[in-house]
Amino acid sequence: MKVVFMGTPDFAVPTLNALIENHEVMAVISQPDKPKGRGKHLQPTPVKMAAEAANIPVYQPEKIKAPDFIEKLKTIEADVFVVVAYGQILPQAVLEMPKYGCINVHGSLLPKYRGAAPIQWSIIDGEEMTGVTIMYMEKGLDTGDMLLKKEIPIEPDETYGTLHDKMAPIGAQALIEVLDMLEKGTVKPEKQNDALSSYVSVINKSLGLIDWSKNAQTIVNLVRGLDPVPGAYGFFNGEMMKIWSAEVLDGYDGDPGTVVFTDKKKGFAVAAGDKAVLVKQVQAKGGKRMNSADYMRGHAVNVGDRFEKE
RNA sequence: CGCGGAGUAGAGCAGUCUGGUAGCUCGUCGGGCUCAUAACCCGAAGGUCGUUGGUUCAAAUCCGGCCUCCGCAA
Repeated sequence: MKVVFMGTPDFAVPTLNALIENHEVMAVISQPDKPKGRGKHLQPTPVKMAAEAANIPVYQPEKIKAPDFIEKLKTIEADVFVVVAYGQILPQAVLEMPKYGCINVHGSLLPKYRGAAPIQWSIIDGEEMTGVTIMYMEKGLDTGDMLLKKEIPIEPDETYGTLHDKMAPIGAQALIEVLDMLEKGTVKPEKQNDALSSYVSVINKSLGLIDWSKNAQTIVNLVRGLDPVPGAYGFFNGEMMKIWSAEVLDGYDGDPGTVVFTDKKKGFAVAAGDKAVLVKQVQAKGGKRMNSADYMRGHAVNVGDRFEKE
């Protein structure tokens, strides 16, 4: 099929590559390059880099709903638009354009976790099962009819990073299957049950501030869901400390936020609302991510030290 | 040129302001103690102090360039 692909971050790249292998990708649309990192240098999006590597024309409209860009899209005469984490809302004129419609790859088992950050939230919420859903796009946010679902279990030590990397290729494969079904006319669109739906918000950094009065498992889930970006954190001895890896430690409790256990090999543990959180990997101001045991060789961490909220 | 922090033994850090060739904790290796040990005691190895110029009798330490890493902000 003749495909126009719309996507921006790493998550979309495996799908793009699968399309390049199996179909005819006419054009790729990605968000404009933006100044990123310390320098303020323009950084191409991962999708753009993948497209250029395959010599596919890339368009990066500031607003995809701009009339002249919509005209441009029409001239490509694609059979289907595939959208994976593009970052802009498609106007009705675009949704109606291709004959097979607009197909989206979403990182959850819809109708749960509609919205921008389903992978992170499914971990933060402590879910044990998630998946990808391939669906038709319509006006509403992630409300279109579902075409195919693939379930993926969430392991107890799963992080956003590991789940993301696991999910992206599965989504790519599922999408190829769906395009195949579309061509053969064997798709069976399934309506979403709005009564069971839930929406999740965008992840922002302040979400990572740990509330130690929460249950230990809740805190561990937050740490997992925000690894490797943007990270859960607290303030330890007046400085921000990110916590990259943690697990529930039974048998200890105390005033939430207080260090209740130290071990030169295992690291240290902090009391939560119930039980304690064994902190396994940290990152102090100006430093790199490291095992908490390594951190403790150069910095004193004593029982009774406290994490604060600011 | 967005703001700021950092690069010192395998790891994490101190020492830099007040120049005189380096120290702590842990790890490693050897020995000892012990029923035993991840515990304890004794000893040892291991660093051209990111790189490159400069100042100086002398630079980890002062000054300039470069490389790399990190936090914030986007």
